[in-house]
Amino acid sequence: MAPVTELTVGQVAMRSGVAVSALHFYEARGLIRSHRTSGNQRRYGRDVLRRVAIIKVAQEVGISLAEIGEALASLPEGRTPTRDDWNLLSTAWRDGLDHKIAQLKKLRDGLTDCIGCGCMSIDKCPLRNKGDRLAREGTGARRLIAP
Amino acid sequence: MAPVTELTVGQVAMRSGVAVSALHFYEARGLIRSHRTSGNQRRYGRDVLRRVAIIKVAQEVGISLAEIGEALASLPEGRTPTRDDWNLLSTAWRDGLDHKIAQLKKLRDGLTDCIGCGCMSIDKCPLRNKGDRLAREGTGARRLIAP
DNA sequence: CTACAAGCTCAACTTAACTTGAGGTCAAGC
DNA sequence: GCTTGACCTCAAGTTAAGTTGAGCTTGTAG
Repeated sequence: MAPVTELTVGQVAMRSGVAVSALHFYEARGLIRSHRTSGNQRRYGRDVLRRVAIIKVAQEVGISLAEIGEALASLPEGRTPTRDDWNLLSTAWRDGLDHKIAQLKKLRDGLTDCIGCGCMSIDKCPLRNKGDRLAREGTGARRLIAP
Repeated sequence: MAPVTELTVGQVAMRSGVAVSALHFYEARGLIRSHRTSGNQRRYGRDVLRRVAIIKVAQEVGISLAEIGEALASLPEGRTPTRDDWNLLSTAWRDGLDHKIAQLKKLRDGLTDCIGCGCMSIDKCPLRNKGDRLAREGTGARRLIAP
């Protein structure tokens, strides 16, 4: 029982849960690849499901297609990714992911702390002083020239 | 020494780190509010800095302006938010934030695990079977009718 | 062999979130 | 009193990520 190696767009769409138009789009952007039948129809290798899965998860957490594309570019064409391939992709993202996780926690815990501290003492709020650096220099008039 | 209560757009822009045009935009979308001077210029209360800070952090983690707007709508106009106000906003977001954090970790740890397991045994990869539910029913031909 | 579901291409439309530009007003320093 | 920098409004442009539609081809089931 040989495995089915080739998938049509429709099959990939169904399995991955993304629209056919989106798959066309990803292909145009170089995120996935296909070869064509004699009748000019797309056929995908099974590795495309992996790629699409990664695209979806990455997108859900706010990584742009451009970034995803760059990362996926490090994966070999056609061949099933090896340990080293994943290693590359992973380390390329780890820092960004860690940063995002930290941001998310800051927001969640920031709000938590705001509740905890009642936010009457605004200075203790962890959400404070994000891009409001000048405010720390005191209240009142201040320079209008950028630092 | 009475505190400076009113801020111009330029001042808010400088302190919050967002462009003046973005502030206009947020105001048009109802995320922030201002009143006008006799000369039709915007003046903001200090609470606007809090709001913009929240907008920025929330956006950075992928929350849309629409959602942010909804959440901010629960904050009282003009008045400094009380503990209860923050409580509402926070609980409204907590679940979504927790979910996103989980997603992010899944991606980060998924990749880590892929390295750990070498991804040769594709079935063990935590990234697998995300929207590829059908694949678990076996390899090969399957129904073309949606579940 | 013929119907009709799937595919194909390409152009145009959509939404979000802003930015840019044109054309005109306000206010503080010299 | 005039110049200059900050503001104002409104319309149009921009980028990302797709979707929709028109018009035409493929391929499979009856």
